[in-house]
Amino acid sequence: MNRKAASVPGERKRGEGVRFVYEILRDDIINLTLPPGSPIDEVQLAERLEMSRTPIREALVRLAGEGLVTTLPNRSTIVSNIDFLNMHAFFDAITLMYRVTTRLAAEYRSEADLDEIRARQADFARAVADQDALAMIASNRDFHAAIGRAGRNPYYSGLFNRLLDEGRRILRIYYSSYNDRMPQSVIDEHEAMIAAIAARDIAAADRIGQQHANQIVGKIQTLMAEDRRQPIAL
Amino acid sequence: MNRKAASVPGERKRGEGVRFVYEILRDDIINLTLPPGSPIDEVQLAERLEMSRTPIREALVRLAGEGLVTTLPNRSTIVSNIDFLNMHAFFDAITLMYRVTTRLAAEYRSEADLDEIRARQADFARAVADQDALAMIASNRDFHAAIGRAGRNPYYSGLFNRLLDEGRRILRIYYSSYNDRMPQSVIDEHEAMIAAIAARDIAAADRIGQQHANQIVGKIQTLMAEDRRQPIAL
DNA sequence: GTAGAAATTTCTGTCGACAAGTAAAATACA
DNA sequence: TGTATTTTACTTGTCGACAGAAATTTCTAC
Repeated sequence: MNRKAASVPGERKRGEGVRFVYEILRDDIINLTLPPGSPIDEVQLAERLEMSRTPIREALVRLAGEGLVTTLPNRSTIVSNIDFLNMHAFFDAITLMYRVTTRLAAEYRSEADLDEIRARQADFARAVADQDALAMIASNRDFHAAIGRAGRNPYYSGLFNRLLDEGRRILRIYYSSYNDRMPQSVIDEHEAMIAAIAARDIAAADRIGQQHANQIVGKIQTLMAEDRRQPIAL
Repeated sequence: MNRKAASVPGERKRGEGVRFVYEILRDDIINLTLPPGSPIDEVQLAERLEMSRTPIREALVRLAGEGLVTTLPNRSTIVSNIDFLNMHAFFDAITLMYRVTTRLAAEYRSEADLDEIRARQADFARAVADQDALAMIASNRDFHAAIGRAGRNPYYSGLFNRLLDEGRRILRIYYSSYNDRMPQSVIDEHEAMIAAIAARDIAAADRIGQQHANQIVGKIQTLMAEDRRQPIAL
């Protein structure tokens, strides 16, 4: 019935079990390998990963804390649905976080941060050159996460990463429609963002962050309007 | 050695174990009943609460996700220290969240939200009248959390609640110095905040939120400058 | 008496098992 | 044949136990 992602049991050290399961599930959820609503069977997972249910349950608790899975008491845990009804809350929050993290990066970035940000942008440009939509989505996330780190505010970067992951799930649903002129303009905006951060120009960073958010949000809204296959989340 | 909070084993239903432990530990941490750096022994807790270690470990995973405890691999879990070095990140984030949540509450609040907010403000006023500093801190948190809920953005309210809890821990350290003219001005600002939210005046809500944050942050900074007993977190 | 090494203790991370609760299947009944 | 009820099967929530890793203590050598 349900095919599962690559499971490499291999050798694991003591104390890494939870992280191991957590990262596998997290990737599968964000990549939509486990689509929203999928039930997660603890026993089945335990057999496949060749470990006991205890570390798996602890990984699920962590995922539930981040909102990626929903625990139904005494029933199965499922991959959280994307809440299309409250999408405006998501747009509002991610727009603000784009602005704030870009501002703070301009203020507090180190040279090492800049190198890291530029490396992620290079990855993104490569994905665009290869016309690899999946890699675009992933490296775009990493680019902004690097900016979030450079801002040196764990409260913001924690929320921002959560929002970026959620955005990655949403974009994945529509990624097939991702082959128009969008990527080039995104690359240009990323470059402008890097320039503002490098120049420590806070006002410009804020403005470009806002502009970038508007572009992304507008794109998602367009895609949602064009394709209303699964806007119903129950 | 270490006195513990009220433990009422009593009767618990299946499926409530994790929440039970989570809430006890969370309250003890926020109230500083468990001060920063306290080790949390799973076996000891299991004996005191008359349950197995499994639900306790899952509660600890959840608390770790919220940053309230820190897990040292293969060693004890400890109550997270307050990071006095990066306090500016906290001030920055909570100031922004004060503004944003107050704005959104003015925009989206229902009548029921207003009633709830007013009830929490009444609790706060009562605590001030009683000169009960501990109750002030707790009810102040609840007041703002109610405003956060009224804004109807789970991303913001989640971060805001986390920041309010952290602020409660910080205030608790200095609560003995809390008996000057501060409370009355806070009450007045709360009333102005309620008025702006009731009138759906977004600009005023934003302005008062900023003002309130400045007041609170300034107060904490003053207290920190006056009392440098424990600014060292290791 | 002190420094280093070995042994002990203690606590975590993981495991397999059992019981409670829920959903599905089977049966009875109209 | 359709519906209500009992039975079955399955999944989770919890438990006690064991093994591995650190810290502590004890022992030994200088």
